[in-house]
Amino acid sequence: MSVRVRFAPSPTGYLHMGGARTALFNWLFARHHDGEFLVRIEDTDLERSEETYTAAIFEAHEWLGMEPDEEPVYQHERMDLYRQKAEELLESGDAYKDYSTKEEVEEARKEGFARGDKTSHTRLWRDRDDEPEDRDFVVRIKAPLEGSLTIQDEVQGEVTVEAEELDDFVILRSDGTPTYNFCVVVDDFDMDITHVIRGKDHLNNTFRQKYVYDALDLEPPAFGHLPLISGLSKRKGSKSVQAYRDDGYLAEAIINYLARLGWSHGDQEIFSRDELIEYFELSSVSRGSSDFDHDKLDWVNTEWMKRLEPEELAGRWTYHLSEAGFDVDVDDRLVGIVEAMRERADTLTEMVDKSRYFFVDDLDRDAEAVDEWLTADIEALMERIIEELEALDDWNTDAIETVYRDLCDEFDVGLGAVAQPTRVALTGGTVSPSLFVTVALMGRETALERMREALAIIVSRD
RNA sequence: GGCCCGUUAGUCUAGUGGUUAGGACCCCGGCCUCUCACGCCGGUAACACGGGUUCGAAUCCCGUACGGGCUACCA
Repeated sequence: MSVRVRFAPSPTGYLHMGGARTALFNWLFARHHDGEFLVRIEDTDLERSEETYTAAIFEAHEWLGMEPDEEPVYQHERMDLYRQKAEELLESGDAYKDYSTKEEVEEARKEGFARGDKTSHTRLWRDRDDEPEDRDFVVRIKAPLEGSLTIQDEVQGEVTVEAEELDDFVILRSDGTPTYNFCVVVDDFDMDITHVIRGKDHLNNTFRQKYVYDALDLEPPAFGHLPLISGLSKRKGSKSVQAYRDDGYLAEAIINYLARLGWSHGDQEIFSRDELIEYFELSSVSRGSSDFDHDKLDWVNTEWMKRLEPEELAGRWTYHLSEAGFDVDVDDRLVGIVEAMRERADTLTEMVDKSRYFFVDDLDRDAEAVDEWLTADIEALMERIIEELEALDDWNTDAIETVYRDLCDEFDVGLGAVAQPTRVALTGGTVSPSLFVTVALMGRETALERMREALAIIVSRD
């Protein structure tokens, strides 16, 4: 049978980095094995589930390039199936109705713990068969009282738990809706899932689910529990995938970084999508949890900015430029700016910030920079530069460089003497790509206009 | 509290009984140089601790500590 995996988020929030990584590992596993990757929306908790989150989860998948191979499955549409399965369990005696009130359960639990019992003593109605009509009931699984369970986890290895540690958990709430540990089993089987790859926070649940498989007389799939990403706070990674996109991270970088968090392939750091698919193995997933490191993500992002075709990168950049109020099309100039700026920024948004002087109509110059570089002693030189630049037939980097080099010779000064004044003139500051590239990309009209402005400032300071 | 899982530098990791413990991010030097970057060269920094097993343990076993997860009519 071919490999079928699923990612099963509950739509109670946006897709964050932890969820995205779980989805990614499932997706990679499926692609690696030529199998199918499915998505199941776990929305049995009607109170907390929202459609906007469902939409956001799909949008995140699309952006990351991990779209499901089949139509998503929604648990809220399958309530009848769960009730039917629960009914089967009731009939076979593997589950029973519990008419206790929450208070009674709580009380029994407290007493049990006080006695030092291992399970939480929710077995009040396990051996009763009366059915009081004036009370609601939940349906509980009739878990084995003794013995032990062992699972062979594809990532964690062999894990064993004693039966006395597990209680009779609820599979159907008093309002008739099914609980997680129950529908997961029903759905995974119904969807022909062969490998359940999920966060390690579900490792213990696996044993409860094993009981359901046994009770339903179903063959369980293989399991692989991924180490959790620790230290995910609002500023460290629990931000939504879309927030990262808007902050200027490339999908390639997110995928690459996430893949390397808890998984490795020798010493390789940068992976293309195809390489990830080719190399991904559950056996090389680490078992310990890991910390999200924004510095490393930034580095990976820059690496990918340098690897994409400049035209492609420029295309993606226009979104962020537009967000900043600069509506531009992809043309030779924009591609040139991208080529000059991409190795100087960690993200696309940072690249916008550092490139503003290429797009603004009115340039603000840094007062200190003006003070230091637009000084009287370079007045004559600036005049000559403007003259020569005006006379240029072809406005290109080489020609501009020649103008500067020749003039430096003529005035017997180093390039440093004119580079910074020119930068202040054109960019308002002292930092930019190569001088000649910057002048060229600025465009003849804007460059000359700003040079004249700078000259005026110099003259006014005499 | 009980149970489960984990633990190589600040961080991500390689390592599967014998290595000067490797790579990457970060940080610090230097080179390149018109600024900033990129790039290149170099540097600081790790096997949690204690017992075993073994001729020999980062690697195997036990314990301790620390970290995480589960212990819901959440998923």
